[in-house]
Amino acid sequence: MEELQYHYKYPHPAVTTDCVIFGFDGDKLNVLLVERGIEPFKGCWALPGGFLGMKETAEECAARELREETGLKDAYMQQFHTFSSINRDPRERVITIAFYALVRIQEVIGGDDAAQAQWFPLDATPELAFDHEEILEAAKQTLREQIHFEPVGFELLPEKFSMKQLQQLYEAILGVKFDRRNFYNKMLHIGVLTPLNETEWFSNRKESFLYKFNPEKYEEMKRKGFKLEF
Amino acid sequence: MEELQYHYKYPHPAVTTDCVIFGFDGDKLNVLLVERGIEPFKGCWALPGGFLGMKETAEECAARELREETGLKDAYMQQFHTFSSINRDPRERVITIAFYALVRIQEVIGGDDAAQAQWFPLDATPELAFDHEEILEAAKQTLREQIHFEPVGFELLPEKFSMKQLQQLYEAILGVKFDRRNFYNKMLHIGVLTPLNETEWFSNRKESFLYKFNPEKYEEMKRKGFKLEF
DNA sequence: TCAAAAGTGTTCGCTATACACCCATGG
DNA sequence: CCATGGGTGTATAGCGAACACTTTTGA
Repeated sequence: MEELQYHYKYPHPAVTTDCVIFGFDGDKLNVLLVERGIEPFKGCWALPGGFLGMKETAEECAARELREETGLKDAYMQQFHTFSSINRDPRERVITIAFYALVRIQEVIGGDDAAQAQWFPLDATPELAFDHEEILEAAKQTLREQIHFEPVGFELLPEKFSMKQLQQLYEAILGVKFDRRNFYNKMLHIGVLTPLNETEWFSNRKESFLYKFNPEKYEEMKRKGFKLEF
Repeated sequence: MEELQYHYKYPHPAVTTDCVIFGFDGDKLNVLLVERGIEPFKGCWALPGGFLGMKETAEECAARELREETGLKDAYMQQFHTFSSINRDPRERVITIAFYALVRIQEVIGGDDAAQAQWFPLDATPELAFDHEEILEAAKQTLREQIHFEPVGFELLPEKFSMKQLQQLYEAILGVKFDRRNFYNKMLHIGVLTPLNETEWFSNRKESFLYKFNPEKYEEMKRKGFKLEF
C-alpha cells in the first residue's frame, strides 16, 4: 500500500512544468521529445517535464528539466502558459506550467535521460501524450509572436552564422518566405548584426560571409522602443 | 485541531488565481483592489483572488473571482503569468496563476464582496499584500505589449466613445502622448472604427463625434496580419 | 473677443517592397 | 560556358510624423 504522508486541509492539485525545447538544424525548426517509460501513456512521445519540487520555483524546475535532457545550463527559457484542464492527467488533478526553450542544436549533448530523447521537425511530430499537442501548438504561436520583440532567432543559431541561415530560421518560425535581398538589407540596416571578416562554405558553389549578433546594440534598441517588422 | 483530510504521496503546493482588473475612468487607468479581511496581511490591499477549486480550470476560477468582485460575467480576461516563488505566502507553498481583466468601469456594480473593493489609479496604488506589487507590474507590462496586437482598448471603453477618449486610453496604457491629429487620422485610416452620426458633450466647449468599434473589420485585419504601431 | 476644445489636410522623409545585375564556382 | 548560389544597389509607393487653419462655445 502507498504511503500518503502529506496531509492538507483542502485538496491540492499536483503541479508540473513542461518544456517545449526548440532547436534549429539549419533548415527546419525542431522540437525535442522524450519517449515515456512509465504509465500513463507509456511508450508515447511527450514533452520533457516533471513535478515541481517544494524547494524550487517553476523556473528552476524547468531549467532542471532542460539540463537533464540536453545538458544545457543557461539556454533562453520563457514561461508562456499554465494549463489547468481538469482531466489532463488520468492519475490525479495536475496543472502544468509550460515553458519554451531555445537552444543551439549543435550544443545539445545527451542528457541524463538522453536514451529516449529525440528531435522532431515541427511539421512531423508524432502523436503526443496528455494535452501536449495543445501545449506545443501554443508554444509555436508564442514564439511567432515573441520574435517581433525579442531577437529570439539568435538563441537558436551558432555564434557565427550566415545571413542565409538567419533568413531560413525566420522563415521557419513565421512560415513565410522573404526576398533575399530585402532581408539582407533590413537586417544589416537595423544594426544588430556585426559582420565578421570571415567566410564559410555552406553550399558547394560559393562561400558566405559570417555575422554575429550584437547584444549591446540590441539592448540599446530595446530601451528606445523597437520593432522588427516582417 | 484542524482536520487534514486530503492525503498525497508527494507534497503538493496550493494553487490560487489572482486577477488584475483594469478599468478606465475616462482619464486614468485604474485597478480594482480588495482589502483583506483575514490574516495574513489583514487590512492590507490585495488583488482579488482565491484558491483553485478541484472542479474548475484556472480560467473558470478567475472568471468566478471577477464576477464576485464586479458582477461582470464575460469581460475580456487573459492569463499572463504564473508566480511560484517559494515564500510568496507565509502559510504554505502557494503558486498563483495571474490573469488580467479589462472591464468597463461604468458597468461594474458592487459584487458580493464589494464592501471592501475599491478602484485605485495606477499611479496611486497602496502597498500590496504578498508579491502582488510584482504581479501588478507584470500585468501593466503585458497590457502595454498586448495593445499592439489586440484592440484591448475597446474592452475598456463604453460602446460609444469619442476619439479623445480613445486617445486618452492609449496614452494612459502606454504612458506617452500622441499628436491629436495624427491619432485621429491613423485610427480612422485603419478602419476598425465605425463613425456614428451622433455627438455628445464631454467638455463644455464643443460637442464630439462618437464612434464604435467594428469587430468584423478587426477580425479581418487580424487574419491578414496586422500591426498597430505607436 | 478671446481662450479652449474639436474637426480637417498637407508636406516631408523614411522605409518596406519590388526588382536587376554582377561575381564566383563546379560540372 | 552555363547553372546555381551568393553579394549588392535602385526606384517607387505608402505610411508615420510634424505641423496650421477653422469652427464652436462659454466666459
